[in-house]
Amino acid sequence: MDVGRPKGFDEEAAVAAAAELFARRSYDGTSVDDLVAQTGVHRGSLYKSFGSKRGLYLAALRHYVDRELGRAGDLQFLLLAAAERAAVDEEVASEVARAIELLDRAAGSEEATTLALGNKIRELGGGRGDS
Amino acid sequence: MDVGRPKGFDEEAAVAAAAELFARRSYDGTSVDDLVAQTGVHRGSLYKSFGSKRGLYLAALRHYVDRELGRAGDLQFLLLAAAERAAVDEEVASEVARAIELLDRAAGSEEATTLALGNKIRELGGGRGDS
DNA sequence: CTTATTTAAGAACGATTGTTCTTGACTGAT
DNA sequence: ATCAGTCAAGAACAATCGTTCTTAAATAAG
Repeated sequence: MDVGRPKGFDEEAAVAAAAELFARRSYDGTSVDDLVAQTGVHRGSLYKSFGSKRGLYLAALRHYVDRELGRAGDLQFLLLAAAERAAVDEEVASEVARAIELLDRAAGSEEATTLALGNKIRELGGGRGDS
Repeated sequence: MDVGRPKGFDEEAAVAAAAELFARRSYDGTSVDDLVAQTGVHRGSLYKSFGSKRGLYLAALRHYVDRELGRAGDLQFLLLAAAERAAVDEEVASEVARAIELLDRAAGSEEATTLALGNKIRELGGGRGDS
């Protein structure tokens, strides 16, 4: 096996780079051109691997929930996914639900998670520096 | 005074209609075509009155904060503005801050507001019905 | 070497984006 | 009736959107 030209990029690294972009700039705010630039992966290769922009977004969201949700207090991606996409994309909504369950479990109480989410929103109104 | 052809639409009604749309579909998710369709106001008239899509968005956000924030538990617009736009638009961030101050004052405690915001995010992962 | 198969590069696609321009309709004042 | 000023209707704008197509490069097997 292993026929054909070998892949010239690390799929997981590309997903991680995409996640960073989606978390900072939202789904609609991130263009495929942006994703190509940030990941360094060719457009066609991204489409071969992930099928669509939405496919890459879902991969990035899952990567984030699985790997980076515990770390630090960075809830930005989760917040954005919930507010921007959950209402119009069932799969996103279910990832959001899964993330919240994970946070509840990690925090011990549901109220701790709820407060953390609310505080994150509160922060977003605070000390600003444009992008 | 009052020279020229009279305006054929109610500016505040247009802002309210725009707010409804922005709250449901986000900023980037709402096109100017959508706004024209929903408000019934001509493109050129919207640009004359509000200058840009962003101008109409800010007017809609302010309308929402001033007039509809108290009502019911509808925090959708606020959440979306915070998560999607506050990080990239200073004026949006300051409106978000103002809204949160209003909520704090109305609720009596900061914690009540924070919990409400967190709970709204939590809801978004829950019972879904696509758009 | 050929053949089969997979990936990469880049141009190109139609569609939609936000915005503006052109033309004409309507009004109050001279 | 003419003028000046505001608004409306719709076409049109360049730019960007997400996606796909064409062609070449790279590998494994026969």
